Amino acid sequence: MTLQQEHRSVEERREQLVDAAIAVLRDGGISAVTTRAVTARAGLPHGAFHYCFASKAPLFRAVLECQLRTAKAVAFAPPVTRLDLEARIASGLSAHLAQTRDDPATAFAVVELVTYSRRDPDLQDLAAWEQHAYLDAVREQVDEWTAEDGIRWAVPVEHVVRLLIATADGISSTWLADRDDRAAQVTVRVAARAIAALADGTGA
Amino acid sequence: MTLQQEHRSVEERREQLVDAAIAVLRDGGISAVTTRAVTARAGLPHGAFHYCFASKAPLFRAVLECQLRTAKAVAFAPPVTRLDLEARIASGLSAHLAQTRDDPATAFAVVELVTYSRRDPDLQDLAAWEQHAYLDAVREQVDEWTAEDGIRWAVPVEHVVRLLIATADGISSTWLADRDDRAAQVTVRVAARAIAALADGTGA
DNA sequence: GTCTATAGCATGATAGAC
DNA sequence: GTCTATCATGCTATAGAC
Repeated sequence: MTLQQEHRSVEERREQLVDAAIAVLRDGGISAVTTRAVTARAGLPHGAFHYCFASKAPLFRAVLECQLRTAKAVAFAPPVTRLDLEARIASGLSAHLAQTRDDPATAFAVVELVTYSRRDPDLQDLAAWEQHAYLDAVREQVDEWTAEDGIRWAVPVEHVVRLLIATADGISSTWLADRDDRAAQVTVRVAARAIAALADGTGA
Repeated sequence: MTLQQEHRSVEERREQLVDAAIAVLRDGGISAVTTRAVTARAGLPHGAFHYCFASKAPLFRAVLECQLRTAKAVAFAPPVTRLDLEARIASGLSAHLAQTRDDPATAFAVVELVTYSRRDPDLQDLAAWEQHAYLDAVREQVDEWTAEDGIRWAVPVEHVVRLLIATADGISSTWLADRDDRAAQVTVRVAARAIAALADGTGA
């Protein structure tokens, strides 16, 4: 009497395993993500793993794709109402920080996974692709501000975008380490002030 | 006939193992750092491990202490000759970046280890301590500039320091991901310009 | 597709001769 | 202190019944 599991499409099973993998990753870190732990968390027998994924690498790939898509879509998003440049930048940096602060466990887990993926030859392309996509997304946002408010940057927009990303990453990762809300908040404001000063002043 | 190893003090053995652990970590990442790999790399039998370290945690602690001490001592160091504020900041950011660029493998390995240490209850204090020590070191540097050049910041020095660290971290970690020298260089200059604008202008 | 069982190997840690 | 041998465990992946 072997109490068969209900039949599901492979695609559905995969999602189930990806969700379970994220949960395991959040709770125990990258080293806790074993095929056994993932299947157990998903409520599936261990054997289920290998007819959904050929090995661990495709699973990690699926997890990263899923996380990076959803996570990065939100960042720097809110063009909300009309704001001056400094407030716009602060709001963008805050949005990025908020993503980390709202769910630190997941944010940290993603950092772990990205770090891991840089070691795995099968996953290296993902991290690179993600970075490129992110750069494009932020540039698009900044271009929007620039056009909308008639801002003239004293340096090429590309440079502003890179600085914004580096700053946002630095602030979020610092917060992830010290969990100091007020310090992060202050850094956001100071950074926004500094970066806004790179514009010629027409829009501010 | 068991070809005994020469006798060494435990302290010496420990150093030997720490060095080997760093080498293994650089080459293969955190998951490659096993007691066996470390002892093999050190040219010691596996059994040697456990009369030098009670378990893996003390080894990792020793490695982190060693790395963070040497690595962080250099950062933001060169007060060199008289420079204007913007050049000072650029030089500080460059020094931080150079550390990563001169030995990316080690820099990345340290990132991996710090990330790992945040999961291990036995090592969490280390990461926190390191961050605090780093903040103090940078503040000391900035205080020096400030006094020497008679700079008046438009915001508290503490905030400038935090922004500097977040920015330096962001720039280095971006470079670590894309290895784009020119982009990083440019970001350093742009960041320096932006941050220098936070001073009231007396020193520039 | 689904599941059990197991092969085959690597791990951290220890026991105990020297 | 030093080293060999081994234990107990956990891992990925696969074989094969259903």
